[in-house]
Amino acid sequence: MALRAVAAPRCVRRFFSTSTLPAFNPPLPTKEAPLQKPNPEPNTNLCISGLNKRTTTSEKLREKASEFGEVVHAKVVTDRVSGYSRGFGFVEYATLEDAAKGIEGMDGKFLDGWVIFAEYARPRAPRMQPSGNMSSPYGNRSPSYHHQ
DNA sequence: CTTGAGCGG
Repeated sequence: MALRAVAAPRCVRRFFSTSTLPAFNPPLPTKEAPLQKPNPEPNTNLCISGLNKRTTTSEKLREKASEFGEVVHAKVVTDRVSGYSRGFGFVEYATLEDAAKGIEGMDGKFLDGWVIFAEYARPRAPRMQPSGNMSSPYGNRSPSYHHQ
């Protein structure tokens, strides 16, 4: 029970094939495949992919996500050096259940004419949580190293 | 920098 409808393992799913293949059998009808972890553990942080690379739908994403639950924070990831959107964003819900509803609600849906995918986000890369002030590059105590 | 398969400060 509690299995997702169209939730594919990880994020590798394909559109409807326009060309009808002769007969493509699945890997193996075995019970379980020792491939990779099905889905990450539940988290209030959601990763939304499938955004238009030429459009910053940060507010749309937030509006869309707020329909399923209370969105604490929503942001579209854009390249810091280039300034262009990378085509995906993050949505943080107030609670885990809202995050689940957000995934179930936005995952596989269309946004800006493109399919978007929602999944639990992993702990982002380091280099975040700046103390806001670094005067001493040498004798800096870096009190912000205590992440989470 | 007008197009994808991806995890940001």
